Amino acid sequence: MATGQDAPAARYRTIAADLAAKIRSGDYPPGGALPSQRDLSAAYGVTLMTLRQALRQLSDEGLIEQQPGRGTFVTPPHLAYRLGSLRSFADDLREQGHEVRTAVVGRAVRRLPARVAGTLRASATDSGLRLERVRAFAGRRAVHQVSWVRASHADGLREVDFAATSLYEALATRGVPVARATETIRPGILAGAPAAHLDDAPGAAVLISDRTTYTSDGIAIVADRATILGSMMEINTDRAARGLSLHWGASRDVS
Amino acid sequence: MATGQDAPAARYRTIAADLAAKIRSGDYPPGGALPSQRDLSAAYGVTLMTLRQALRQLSDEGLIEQQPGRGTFVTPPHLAYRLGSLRSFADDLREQGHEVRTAVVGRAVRRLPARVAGTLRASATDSGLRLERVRAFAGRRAVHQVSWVRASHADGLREVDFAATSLYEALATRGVPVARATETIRPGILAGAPAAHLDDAPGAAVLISDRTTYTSDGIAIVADRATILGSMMEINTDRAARGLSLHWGASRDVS
DNA sequence: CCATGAGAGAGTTATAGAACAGTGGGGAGT
DNA sequence: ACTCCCCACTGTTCTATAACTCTCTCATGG
Repeated sequence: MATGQDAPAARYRTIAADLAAKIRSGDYPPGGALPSQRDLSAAYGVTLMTLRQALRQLSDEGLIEQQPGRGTFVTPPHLAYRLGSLRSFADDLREQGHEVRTAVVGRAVRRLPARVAGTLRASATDSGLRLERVRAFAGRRAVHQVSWVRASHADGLREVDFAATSLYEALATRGVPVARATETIRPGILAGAPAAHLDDAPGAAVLISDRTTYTSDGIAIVADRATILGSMMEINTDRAARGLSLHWGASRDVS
Repeated sequence: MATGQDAPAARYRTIAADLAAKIRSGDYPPGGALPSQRDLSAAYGVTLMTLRQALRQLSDEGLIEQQPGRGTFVTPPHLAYRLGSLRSFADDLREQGHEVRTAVVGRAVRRLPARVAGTLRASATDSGLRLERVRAFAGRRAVHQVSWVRASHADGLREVDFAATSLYEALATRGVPVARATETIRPGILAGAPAAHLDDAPGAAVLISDRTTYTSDGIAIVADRATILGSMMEINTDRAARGLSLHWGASRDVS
């Protein structure tokens, strides 16, 4: 029984794995160009067709981008994160042409609440950056959001103007790109602190989104709770046999 | 200026388009096998490699499945729809091990309400099948759902036991596979007819899901409105730079 | 009667060579 | 000094051929 699945055999897979390793290790820096297909095929001692099959795999995985007549480039992480589905309410709405204004109503370094410490897998005695923001569009304050950033990564954020810069963007700029997020959304009733910051009556229907964001190392770095006015925003999904898209949309009147 | 983008040129694209047309037209029936790669390459007068590139494209689009040593098969619609993301609450929950019971509390052919007629792009004087169901799990009635099926496709559904069969499944069995759905979800307050069928107090937080389902021809065939208890269900998403998954989950206690 | 195994037929991976198409820089002409 | 065009370089598509692996069937042998 020496068949083993650990023998990928296929030449192009070996090459793809090798190139992927070099990309991740920084041998081929983000945004930089790879050697030409002909050079690479010569270097690996394979045919152009074989090498192209390796590149195809990397392209499918989103590690590289091929441009006819120009070359093959390592996908810059930032670009991927922006174009990918890891985006915020604000990004979604801006894309739809709404002007979203962000106001920072709270910003402090504090002891982590128990719930947050749990999701960040941090000690209950640790502290973190607490960021409280309100998003407004179409002239109404529609989203109230409290974000906790792990202390170890919050240092570099002291100077950031969060009214103009998204949290993800600020983290990425400081060398901590976010890679993954999990989010749960449930309905709720507007009350308490969020009610004071949003333009709707207490008791109104809201969506409550709890999100945990992870770095590529799998470390939870941000814990979010957003309260979203149901009269202002809704969730839209398109489902097909293949593929799924989800985005936030401004509510249309529901008569 | 005869450059024109309408001349794809690439041989394999032409072949892929031709094969796709034959699949959709039924020349190659769902689940059936295509001729072998060697036969096809001979028939189209191209190399095996070129033909494989055409097949690769169809495979990427999910139209065919290739099995080493066996052959190339037209993806059976049912399989694709079950494995794809076009699934219902019940499917999601069942996969997580919950037992979901469905009760049919209403079933009649009626004149379409104006709102439904609009989404189905039907005349306001048309009628349709109105199906009212209640989903229960963990011993509580958690989802109230009203579905309207376009009259032209509702005839064959007379004998179906919807307590045991999903609507999508019943339609697919009768030759009307669903291909796509759009859904908007917003928060609400439990009241009215749904309140009478669900195990929570009026005024509780709920999610309201409006969904329109389309056939592969792009015809809207089902309009759904589901009222979902927030205390019982939540929406979970996983977002990564590449890829997105969304599913319904049973709520865990939120302390 | 059942098990083993040879072989046909399917998809997969590779070779070597040629020609096509998009991009951008640098030299020739104005 | 500026513009235009050619040419080198890149990724893309295709031909023609060979050998490989996987799956299933069917015949042979115990």
